[in-house]
Amino acid sequence: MLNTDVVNIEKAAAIFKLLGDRTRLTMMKILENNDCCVCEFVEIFQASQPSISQHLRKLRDIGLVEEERRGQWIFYSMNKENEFFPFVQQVLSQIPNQDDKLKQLEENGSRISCC
Amino acid sequence: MLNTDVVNIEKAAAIFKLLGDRTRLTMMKILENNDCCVCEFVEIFQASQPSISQHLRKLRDIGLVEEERRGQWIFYSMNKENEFFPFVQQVLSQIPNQDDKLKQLEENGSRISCC
DNA sequence: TTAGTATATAACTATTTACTTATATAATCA
DNA sequence: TGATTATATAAGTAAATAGTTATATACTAA
Repeated sequence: MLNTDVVNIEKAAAIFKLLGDRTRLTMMKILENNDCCVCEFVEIFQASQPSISQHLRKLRDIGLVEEERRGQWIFYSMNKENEFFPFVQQVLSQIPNQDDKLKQLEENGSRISCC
Repeated sequence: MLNTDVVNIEKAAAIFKLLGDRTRLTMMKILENNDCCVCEFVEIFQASQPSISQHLRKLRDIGLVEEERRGQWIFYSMNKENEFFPFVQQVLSQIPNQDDKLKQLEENGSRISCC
């Protein structure tokens, strides 16, 4: 239980605040294993595009994710260079995998709607 | 990194929401190693008594802490019987110890104000 | 039993948050 | 080029949150 990846408590609280939203927490779990574009999240969460973009913006502002444009789409991925990445990774490892949500998109063909 | 203490994502989000407040996160770190009464937290955080009580209430409602009356005082402690205790413990282990805040009280004599 | 201390809770207020609608930007494709 | 698609962002709104003040409850000690 000894841990060397000790992290500033103020920053930790800010990260937990972001992870304290079910949509964002699920996003982070999906991004653990997949790059995703905005429109996929829109499908997965059945939410509006601005709502999804705003969640992603918060995750990006604090450094947890990064974006990369690929043609028409912008893909989001975990920011593995972030100094808090090991902390976040350890936290997320305790939460069940959410890749089934992405699989469902693939199965009903929604994923190819963009990617 | 394999983890068997996998926890419902909805509940995990609710717990992170509570830990996403600096006061409550620090409280939880202190309670990791110490039982504490309300008046001590009032001193530590230089906050009002109702504000502290309301934070503790939220932590209790979700099952993270429990209370025990000892005479005039009510002591709070980690609820080790809670099904999410291993999860919370693992999460907290990544955050620096906050016992110095309690030590400061002892040093300037404030802790004995009640306990 | 009365006064004092510790705590909880209710009611109110200010701030923050998540979402909506509307619009702007940027890339693609006909 | 103009239309379409993907995304970001701004502005507004409703709900949630954290704090305040006021008051109630419970224990202790004189």
